[in-house]
Amino acid sequence: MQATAANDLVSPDRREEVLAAAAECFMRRGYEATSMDDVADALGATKGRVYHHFRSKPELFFEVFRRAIFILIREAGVHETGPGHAADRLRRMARAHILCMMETQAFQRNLTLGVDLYRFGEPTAEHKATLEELMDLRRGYEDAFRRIFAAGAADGSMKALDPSLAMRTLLGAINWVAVWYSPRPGETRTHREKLAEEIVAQVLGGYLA
Amino acid sequence: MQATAANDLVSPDRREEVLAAAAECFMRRGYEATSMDDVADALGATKGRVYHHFRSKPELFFEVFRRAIFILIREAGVHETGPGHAADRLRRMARAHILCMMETQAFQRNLTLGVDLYRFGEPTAEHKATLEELMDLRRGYEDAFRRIFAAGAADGSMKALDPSLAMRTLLGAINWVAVWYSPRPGETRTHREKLAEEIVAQVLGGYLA
DNA sequence: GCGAGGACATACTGCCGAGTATGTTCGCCT
DNA sequence: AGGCGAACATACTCGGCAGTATGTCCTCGC
Repeated sequence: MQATAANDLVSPDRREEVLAAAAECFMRRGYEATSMDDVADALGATKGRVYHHFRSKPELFFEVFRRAIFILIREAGVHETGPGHAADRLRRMARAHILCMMETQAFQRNLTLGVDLYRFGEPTAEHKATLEELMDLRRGYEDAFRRIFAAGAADGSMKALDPSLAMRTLLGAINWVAVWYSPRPGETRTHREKLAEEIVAQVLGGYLA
Repeated sequence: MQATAANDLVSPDRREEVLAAAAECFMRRGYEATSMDDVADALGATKGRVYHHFRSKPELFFEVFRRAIFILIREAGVHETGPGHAADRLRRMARAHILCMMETQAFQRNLTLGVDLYRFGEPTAEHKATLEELMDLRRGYEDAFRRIFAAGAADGSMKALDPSLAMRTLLGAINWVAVWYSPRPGETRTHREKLAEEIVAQVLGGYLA
């Protein structure tokens, strides 16, 4: 064919390309509005390629979703354990979370999007199982924030608030970043970090002791 | 027929019922996934009824969207002008906004949902015009928050922050309520007000002087 | 008491999109 | 050197959904 022309060596991430394109499409048009052909077009390919790597449209979405959580856990979740008071650790978590929202926006928006699919959808038995698993992952990530709030109340670095409610208001504020943020042309990582700091400063004020 | 059996007098809000059913469906399954038959089923009727009141699916959604903003402006926006410092007025606005999220959840969730349709969709000329108008309404509502933040910096009741950024983090936190909130059985208005107060207390902390 | 129109229901059409079945090309192993 | 399987492309099927065309009932004005 024409596609594999100058393609070097093996390709362990040809699948990865499909995943990224899907995330982008799902973000732009939403899950239902995105056709498999759309994803293929975004790759300059045809459905054949997409279906070769993913069995169905739901499973493709699930993989996008899973990737989004893994990124969050790896980048932000790890800061739950670390030096300093609970407030310090929360600050690092929130900061990393916000940076994820900005730098892996396509994946992260589908994360917030997929929750509805869980709450109201009527999936098949197999899909329901994967959805449960993904929701558990998500819940696990949220629990890290709950624990931090509890720890903050304990070590005196933060106000004594309902951890679940505090988690929700905080995550609401910083998840929203993925909704309104769009990168300026020529924007640098440093600039994003500055912005993240600013957001953290505003948002955390209500929780600190 | 069978529908108009015990139906009293005139019906100025038969259309309203369709609108509410549509909001509910759009919230549950999302815009694209909702068929006109779904909306009709939710009413115990057929497409005929829906298409009698609304010309097309997009226009139906637009009306839901418009209603959502009108509610917000009427309930929360009005508190921009009022007694007290900017901080006090912001508090009342946020409180009312949160109550809207809880009590007209179906409409409000479509509000946050419709923005994507604007940013990435490819609507017809007529739809584009309506979308622009609706986005202006939304922007106008957001501007009220921007002005409050500016006023707060001026009258010393709040920190001097970037009004746009502050608006976004605040609205993120309180819009998110519509995502996670689901009413407890037997829940009363008083309980919701209590919850709203609690959220406001947490969220506003970062902005006050 | 009758014609007109509002408020739907019923019965269609046409298209679009998920999924499938079947090539086709290349690299690799033996 | 030939067969095999990965990695796609091409060409279909088939169901579902937006929109329409048409019929039906009830009510209100006259």
